[in-house]
Amino acid sequence: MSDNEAIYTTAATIYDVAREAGVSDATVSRVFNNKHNVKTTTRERVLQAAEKLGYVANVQARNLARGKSNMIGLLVPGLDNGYIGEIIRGIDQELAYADYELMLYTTHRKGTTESAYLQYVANGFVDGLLLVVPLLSITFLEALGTLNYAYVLIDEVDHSGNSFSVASTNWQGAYDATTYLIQLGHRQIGFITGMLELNSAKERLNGHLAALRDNDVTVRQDLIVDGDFVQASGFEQSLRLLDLEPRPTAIVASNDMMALGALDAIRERGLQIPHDISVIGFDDIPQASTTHPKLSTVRQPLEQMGRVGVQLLLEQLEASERQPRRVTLTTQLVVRDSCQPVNNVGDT
Amino acid sequence: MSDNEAIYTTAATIYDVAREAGVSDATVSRVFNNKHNVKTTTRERVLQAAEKLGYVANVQARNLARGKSNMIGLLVPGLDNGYIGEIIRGIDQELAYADYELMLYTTHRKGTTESAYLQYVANGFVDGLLLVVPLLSITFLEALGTLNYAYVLIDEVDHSGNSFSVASTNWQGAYDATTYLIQLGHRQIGFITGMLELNSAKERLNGHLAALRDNDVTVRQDLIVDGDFVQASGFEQSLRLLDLEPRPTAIVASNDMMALGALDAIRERGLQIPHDISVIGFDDIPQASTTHPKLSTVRQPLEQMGRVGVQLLLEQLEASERQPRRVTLTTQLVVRDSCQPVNNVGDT
DNA sequence: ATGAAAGCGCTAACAA
DNA sequence: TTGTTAGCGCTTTCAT
Repeated sequence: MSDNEAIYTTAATIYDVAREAGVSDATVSRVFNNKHNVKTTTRERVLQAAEKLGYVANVQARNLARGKSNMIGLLVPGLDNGYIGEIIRGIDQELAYADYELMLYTTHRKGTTESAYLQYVANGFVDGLLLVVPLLSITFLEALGTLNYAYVLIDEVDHSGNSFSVASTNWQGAYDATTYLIQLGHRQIGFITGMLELNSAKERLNGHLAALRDNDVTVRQDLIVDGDFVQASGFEQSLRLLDLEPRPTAIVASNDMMALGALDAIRERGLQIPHDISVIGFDDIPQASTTHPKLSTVRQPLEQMGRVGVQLLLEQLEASERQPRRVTLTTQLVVRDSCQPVNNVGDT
Repeated sequence: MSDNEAIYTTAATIYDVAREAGVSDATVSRVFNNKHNVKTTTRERVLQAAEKLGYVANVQARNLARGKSNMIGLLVPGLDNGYIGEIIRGIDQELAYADYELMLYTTHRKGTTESAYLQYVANGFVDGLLLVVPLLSITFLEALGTLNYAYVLIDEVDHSGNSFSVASTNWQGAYDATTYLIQLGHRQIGFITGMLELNSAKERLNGHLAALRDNDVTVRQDLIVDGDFVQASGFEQSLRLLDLEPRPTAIVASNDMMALGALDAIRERGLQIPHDISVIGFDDIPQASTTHPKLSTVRQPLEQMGRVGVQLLLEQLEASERQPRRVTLTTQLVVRDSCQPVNNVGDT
């Protein structure tokens, strides 16, 4: 074989380009980093040489030399609900602007403790971490504290003031949802909580309670049941609610996934939505508008939360000064078809 | 401040550990690479030193030295449906075993042509690429061909025999679905195709047609409408089907997302499922079992497809020899509540 | 079993 | 404007 016909496609390096263009490697580097101190003609030659050799920068090497990776990590348990999909859409958009890449870390990987895993992630390739909190186990958050690392919490408020975080008006959202039901005449309203270790979940519960009190609706403790933000718990806890006496005429779930579970549970009992019982969720995940009946819910701007999350993270990365910031976006009541005026008016 | 109190938490390097343990950097490297030629006591000391300093290997440097990244890329447009979530679960599991990381590339990033994007991805950090085909634009696949790069196609068969791919028995699955409907007495069966540029979509259509023919059901061309695997097209095309004369008594959608759209469309027309019209999907995404009525469908082993995809990719990466392999997994008819015997028997 | 030394491909002072 | 020279933190021969 002729020797100008390389068999190995060992990727061309910056040196190859330099030789081809008759310049030094540093110059090639400058060209590809868009430094302005390169003569136009030189730049041209370099670019041509690179083109000819099919040169593409080796990211590993660049990252090592620069001491940063231009990648950020997203820690999630799984991708199995629309909630995270929406958030990722926002994250990704914002990342694209800033020329960052996204590494996906799932928390259910075998055989590592949360903190070890976090350590690993942190010291690894990514410059910072985005945590979608409601899906994470609490231990993760605890481990985070011990880390000196750029991260931002998505969909959770950190009252300690130590973390960057983005969330929405949880209290107000829940308040609105419950008020809406009360206005429809409901008085026996079941409430399925999220994981109450999370502030966002607590705030939703508090918003609900406040709405009840502000409207002089008696708070029944048995109508407040513990969920954990996943569909199965929505299903189970709804079943419990439906067995209560008197039975609630409406259910508010602390997120849509649980609301979906509630819909199932209600049908399981042979009841009709919203005729027999109204249901309202929280989040407005894509599925909410494809259920039947379509789910009324409190919309969180998920995509925007993802975007803001990225902004907050880059803020930390780019500024040396990093005073934790917390941003709160507003929720919005989305009325669809899963709620209607209460049927049997009567009991207080 | 005392000088043994570092202010900067400049991550400990292999040298720091070496010094602390009183060995050379090479030895530390050996320990962390599980080479057997290290005395046990030395290993112990190194491990302790590392522990003490909180040492975690710098992946960038390791990758550069090793000439590989131990990351694989997953190319998807978005994460907004359960389909991809299932596949990712499988991918991630398998990756965890092999100690690889996952980079998420979304195709809807601004301002890059498909091929440019692929080039970038390919030459970038990842060792190989996983493509979830049904969600990708055709141009991506065409661009792939020009690349000398390890990749595997998920949920698509490559009849050219040039690509590693994993798919399921599309033809048989569609055949089963249609046969099932025919057995329920349906004769006017609408079919919503996927993107027919894809073999998987074509095979599903062919399976459907074969089932019709094998059962002596007349093929009506107007009952075959063009979808593209997304929910919206399922909705629109179903509307078209519902306006036909005579109206189909059943619809088979080439995937569940479109089946979801079909459910909506049918209700939009004031019809009942399955009473007035039966619907069957393909995939068995998580949502399929949470719709109401629950969607009957043809199950693809999505998670397993993800796992096998990774296996095929690592196979390429680890073996120098890489004879394209194609693996086909079996589908399974999942009967739930969206189909029932036809109402008005009679025609044909 | 361990250390020394070279190098992975790039960036970034510092000179020139 | 360009080249020279050190690294970035790790792996990997090759010696010892």
